[in-house]
Amino acid sequence: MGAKRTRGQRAGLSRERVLEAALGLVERDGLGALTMRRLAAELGIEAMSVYHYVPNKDALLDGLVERVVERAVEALPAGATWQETLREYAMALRRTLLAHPEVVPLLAVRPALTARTMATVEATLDTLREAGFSPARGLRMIHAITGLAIGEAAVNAGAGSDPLGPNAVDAGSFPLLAAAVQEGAADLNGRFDFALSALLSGFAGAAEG
Amino acid sequence: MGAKRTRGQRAGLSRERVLEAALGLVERDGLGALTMRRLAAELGIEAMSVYHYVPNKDALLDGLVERVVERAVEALPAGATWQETLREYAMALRRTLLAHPEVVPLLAVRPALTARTMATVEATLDTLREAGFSPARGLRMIHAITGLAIGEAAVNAGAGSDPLGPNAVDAGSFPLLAAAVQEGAADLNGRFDFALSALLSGFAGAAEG
DNA sequence: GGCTCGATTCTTACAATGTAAGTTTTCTGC
DNA sequence: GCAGAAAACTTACATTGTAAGAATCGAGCC
Repeated sequence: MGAKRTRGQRAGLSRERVLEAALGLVERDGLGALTMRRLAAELGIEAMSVYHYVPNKDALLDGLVERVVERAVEALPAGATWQETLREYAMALRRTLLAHPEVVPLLAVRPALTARTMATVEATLDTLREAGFSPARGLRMIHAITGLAIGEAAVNAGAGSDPLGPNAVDAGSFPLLAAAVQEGAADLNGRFDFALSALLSGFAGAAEG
Repeated sequence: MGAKRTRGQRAGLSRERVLEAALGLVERDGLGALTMRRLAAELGIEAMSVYHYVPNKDALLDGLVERVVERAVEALPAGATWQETLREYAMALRRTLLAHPEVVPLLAVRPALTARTMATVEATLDTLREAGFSPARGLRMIHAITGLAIGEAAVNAGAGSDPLGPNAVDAGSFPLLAAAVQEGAADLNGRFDFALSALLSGFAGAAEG
């Protein structure tokens, strides 16, 4: 909500602030609420003025993805061991996606590999090389971890972040599933930890790729 | 494109055929081409008539996801070993999602756990129990594999199924990444195989969950 | 001061979309 | 032949993205 201005008066905007407002709008009211008119209102301008900062709505969505993913991945310190480095990367990525569940469906449509994320990949590859992994092997490890984090975030976002509650499963029809859920196996954090640990220990032991 | 009829004449439709036509339209012309009017035209009826088979567009999209996922997961034979069972499940899921890349972004917004998919989960849990895994442990394994498959499919869909071609990376700025790509580490199938194998071998060795 | 020019903002307009409301036709069972 | 449900249609409207162009402002130069 910008201050009142008369026609033509500057609102002091920038692409950055437009993206920021868009992200805020999406977080508050959902992806469906992101319309050019509403976004403009949020910024205190008219709909068409948004087009001075963004060529069209698709580019706006691209900008959202870029902003979220880059923020997730930038400035990751190399951990003490390669396991810690990868674990930190995975958790940071998932944490960010869970904090912005609305952009996850966008991710599945836009490539997220920008120059800045490439830099992080390169740095991580270096850490892995020092641990004795070839670049090819390292890249596959990073791919696997990235896929896991994104998939887990997608499933969470799809489940509305409130997955199988203890009594959501009919114990008569699906006894094993019900028992597993009762034991807390569907807990979001726990199950991601489990998957991540399994993948990391699999990296250590798997055949050379 | 149904045959020409006069007003009120039956077109012989059903929810099934509507979903089928919608899926065909999406595959052919993309998600953006799926409008009620175009879908209706495809079926040889008027837009509003579609609402006799589907309450609204959101339900239509739900139906697409349901249809694709159920088809992916139904009737999976239990493999000889639990590894084979899980691998088959993962590959079937990914294969289907790659065949229908347009529904992947939808997946990230709608829960895909219907009664029919629950039955598959239950059956897989049974296979895993025979191999000595508790239901809780088994469910986590299934979750991990599902997340990996969906994530990998999402990344592929995002990259437009044509990921890092050999010369897409600047070898000057990112030498390790470029070398890895040159060696074929970005190959889609190879990298999924790698991740899947790592995860499976991690399941065998990881601490009890 | 006044003038010009580019940057920013606004106004108006339009085609496309989802769908509400109500109408007409056809088919089925009596 | 008739009643009523089922299936299709017509019309209408609010909302959306965005094209085209006009209006206003601020800065630099005279």
